[in-house]
Amino acid sequence: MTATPAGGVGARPEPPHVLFERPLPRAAYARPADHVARALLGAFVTVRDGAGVVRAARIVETEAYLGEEDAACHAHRGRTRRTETMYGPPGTAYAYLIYGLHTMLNVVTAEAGEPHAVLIRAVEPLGFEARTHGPGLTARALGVERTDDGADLTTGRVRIAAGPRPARIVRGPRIGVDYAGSWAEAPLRFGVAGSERLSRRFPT
DNA sequence: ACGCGGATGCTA
DNA sequence: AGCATCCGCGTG
Repeated sequence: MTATPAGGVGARPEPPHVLFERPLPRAAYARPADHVARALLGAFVTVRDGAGVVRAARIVETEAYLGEEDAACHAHRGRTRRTETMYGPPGTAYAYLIYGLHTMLNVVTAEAGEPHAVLIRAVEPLGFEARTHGPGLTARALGVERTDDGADLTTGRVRIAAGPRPARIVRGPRIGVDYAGSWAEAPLRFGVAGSERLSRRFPT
């Protein structure tokens, strides 16, 4: 294990295929979603395509969904066909289609049976050009599709590797969950301060 | 069966 | 502010 950080200011990030071979252990996901959402900022999402080419991007914006209690969480109404994935083990991908056209990439967190998830809302592409300033754009840029739903993030074609911790993190209410009553205002959206890819400005 | 609306993004 | 576009989920 080298002491060189996998990215960050003044450091050259490891190539995507190297990051791909260093997935976070399952234990990294076995915590409440708000903890994981914060910890994933600065980490690298890696996706291997059919040809074996790996694409990597730095996570700069996330949102936490805190299980059945959380009125904004899909699992608020309990276990259904769609939310079944969220009840799986931590470190599972939760991918679904929204508004008929956008795929959302989430990671299941907390212990199995507790439907917590972290939505990857924005990333900074490493070594390729793409618009990634929102969850739909991010999944598209990475090549994540609904068929990735339920995949294991520690062994599958979609993985996350540790990255340098951001210097400063900002937080605020989640986007698009105004229907969730008091949960709509909960500061469960996290961002890397100053990133150009944030999907929206954070409250000052 | 049927109808509604959503963890978005683009255009006006 | 409005719309595309489709599937999951609640209701009948």
